[in-house]
Amino acid sequence: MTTTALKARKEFGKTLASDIAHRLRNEIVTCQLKPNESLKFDALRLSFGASFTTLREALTLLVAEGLVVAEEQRGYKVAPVTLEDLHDLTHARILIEVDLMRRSIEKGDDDWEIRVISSLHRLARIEERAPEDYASNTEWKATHRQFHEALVSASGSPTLLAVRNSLFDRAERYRNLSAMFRPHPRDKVGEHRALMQAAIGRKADQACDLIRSHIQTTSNNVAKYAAGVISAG
Amino acid sequence: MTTTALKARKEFGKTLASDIAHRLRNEIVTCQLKPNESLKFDALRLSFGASFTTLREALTLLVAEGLVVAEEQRGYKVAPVTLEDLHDLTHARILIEVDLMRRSIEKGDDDWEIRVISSLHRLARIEERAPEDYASNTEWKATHRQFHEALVSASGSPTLLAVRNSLFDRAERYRNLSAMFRPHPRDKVGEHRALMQAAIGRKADQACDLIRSHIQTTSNNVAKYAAGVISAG
DNA sequence: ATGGTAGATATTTTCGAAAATAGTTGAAAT
DNA sequence: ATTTCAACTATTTTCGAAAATATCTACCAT
Repeated sequence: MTTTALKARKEFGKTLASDIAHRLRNEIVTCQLKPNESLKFDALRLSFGASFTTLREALTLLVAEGLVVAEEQRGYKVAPVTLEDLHDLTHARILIEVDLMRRSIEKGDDDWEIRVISSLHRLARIEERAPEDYASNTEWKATHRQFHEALVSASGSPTLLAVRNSLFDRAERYRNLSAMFRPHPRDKVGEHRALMQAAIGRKADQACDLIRSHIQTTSNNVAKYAAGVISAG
Repeated sequence: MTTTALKARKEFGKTLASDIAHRLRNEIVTCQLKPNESLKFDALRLSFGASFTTLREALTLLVAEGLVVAEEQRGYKVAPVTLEDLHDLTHARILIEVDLMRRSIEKGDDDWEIRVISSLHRLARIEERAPEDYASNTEWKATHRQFHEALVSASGSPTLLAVRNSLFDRAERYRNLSAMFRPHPRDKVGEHRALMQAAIGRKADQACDLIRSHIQTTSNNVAKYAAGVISAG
């Protein structure tokens, strides 16, 4: 009853499988589990303390999100990273995020404005406290995610929002990868503030242009700094 | 050794779970399994002849595709159909399909043209043979799917194509639902032919307009004829 | 040496039982 | 009649063993 190290423990989701999916997702996005790394059941069982079938269910979830690939009868592995995939991903993100942004600006109410403003404020504070390496800060990453989520949260499109979330995770993995090699993070606080102002000011065209170039330049930076570790595709 | 009725049999995918997902998907899309119907494991085990965990994996897959919803600790059920969901779905489909169409027209090579032309030809032949009720014809449905898939198949975007496929399934369920109540299917052969001609003729703007209105009017028809069986949302 | 095959090993996939959780029924108390 | 709570039933969720499949190794034939 006292051994908790190997025993699976629920923290997040209600079921063990969704909880393990959550933890696995995190390890993949942060590249603790490296691209192409094969996910053997014995090893996973050891580190997550769950049984074959529970792990299998968690992996199935991540396959659907594009973070894991299944080679039938030959197991699972962490999805590879390639330049081609990065381009594909970036294109899809821009298409969807721009649409969500425009409709969020149309429909956003007072609560939406508050969510956007307060998450940006929190983000700025974190950057003030640790101006050097905020991009590798776990708290910054979570808040950064919340800010972008807040921007599109009034769009009223559950389907596209769900897709957007998967794509955001996949993109964050690439960002983390490039952060390992990039000397210093570029100053993003300005971009985020401009985004907030355009959104709250209901300047839809401007906000869409900003989000488009925000995603595009981030992707370009990843391609530049992570080129070494990304396979040719 | 001779009893095959209850024994699970692989037909499609390599693993039993993906095969069962395929069969379940089909039953949901064709509304043999009705919206909101609860998917109890005992019943599924009986009709699919697989064990709890295998079924669970298949269901997890379908949850990711939006055809099944999971209520944690309280089982699975067929995703509900609502007017709100139909609108959301239609919006997402137009956004994605238009983008894929434009890029397919840009990049499409000779093989692409052949795929588009031959699938349209097959579709027209089926409609000739059974002009009355082709829309409830299984072969027509499969060919119709292939035609639309062919149109966007040269886009070179695995991510958006995967999303498109899920959305197509979800939309087909609504189409099947409305077909139960619609007196006679409207004549679609003209629309499909125009779509083909615009695509092959590399008239991108025109093709995008056509696909947009094709999806939109289909959705409007569904809303009109299936309003009775679709919950208010 | 090379290519192929049989046996042995490693790994994934599937199963049905056991544990955990939700839902239901019915008796006792107010 | 209504509420409460406890025992019971129904159902989902998790487990580890067993079956199926792939991979590796050693040996033989060419």
